[in-house]
Amino acid sequence: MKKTKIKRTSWQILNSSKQRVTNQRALLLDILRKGGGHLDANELYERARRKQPRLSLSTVYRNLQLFKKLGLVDEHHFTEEHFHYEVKSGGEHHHLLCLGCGKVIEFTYPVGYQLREDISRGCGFEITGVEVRMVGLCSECRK
Amino acid sequence: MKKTKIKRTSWQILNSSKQRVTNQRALLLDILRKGGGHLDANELYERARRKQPRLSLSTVYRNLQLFKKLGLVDEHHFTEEHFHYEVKSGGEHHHLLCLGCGKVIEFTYPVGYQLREDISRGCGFEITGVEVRMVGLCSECRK
DNA sequence: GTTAATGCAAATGTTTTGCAGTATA
DNA sequence: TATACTGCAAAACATTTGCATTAAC
Repeated sequence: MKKTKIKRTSWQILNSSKQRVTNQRALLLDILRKGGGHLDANELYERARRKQPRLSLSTVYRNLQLFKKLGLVDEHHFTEEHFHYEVKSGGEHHHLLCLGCGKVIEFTYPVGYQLREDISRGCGFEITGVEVRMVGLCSECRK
Repeated sequence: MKKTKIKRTSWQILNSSKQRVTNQRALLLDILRKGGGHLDANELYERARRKQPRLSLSTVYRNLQLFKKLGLVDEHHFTEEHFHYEVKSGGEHHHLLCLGCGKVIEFTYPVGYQLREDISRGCGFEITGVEVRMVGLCSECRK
């Protein structure tokens, strides 16, 4: 079985946590990576089935949970409908959702640190994550 | 039927949009208002049934959708489990979620405007909403 | 009296779980 | 070979919908 499809780092993470590197996992991670980051479970399933028609939806869900647990992907809830998953990209980034077409754009903005400081001091919280979400209309949908 | 339980503004909004002011709607809005803002559909249902045991869950869902449409409540997805609803409080405010106990704290922070400007210019988006979400551990859960 | 809103039950859609068979290490 | 992972089917769960009845206007 080919293992080249799954990046070394992911492979290492799976391996070092005693998780087996299966065909299905390699494929799912590959699709998530290529998918631009914002796929829901069903979309991931559809795409994966084009390559592995026997793959089941439960496998998709089980592995998304595993990837989440291992920190390989992040889960977002932009709309009321579905969860979206994206491969983690290290740096803190935020999201911009177009209400017209549903497109999600990532952006970085150095707001985290100052905000962290202020809020942390104000509420006694230990802050572990910050995310800014904005919604609006993209240039195309404004027409 | 008593209508005093439902604030004048909400009553006006319902009335002016040709929606009937029912017992159930008055009760639901009342509970949402008292609930500190962060209730999910089922919690709202449970509390409402203490006062109106015959009230049905579909009524809760139907009215939450109506309230959303009229702009009376906001919907948030903090965790993977449920949606949370809160009555709108006019001013832009953000949320802080404790990963230990699930507590949600609101805070205001003047980050919106500058961020709006910068991002709007950068992506050509027309920004209609901004929300900052932070997760962490509250002072009690840190012990 | 009209018509919108409700309660109930059934339908939908997504996510989870049990289990026997399969593939990885 | 041992056991973790998979596929399948069924279960669980939240949310929505159809329809006859009830209540607001």
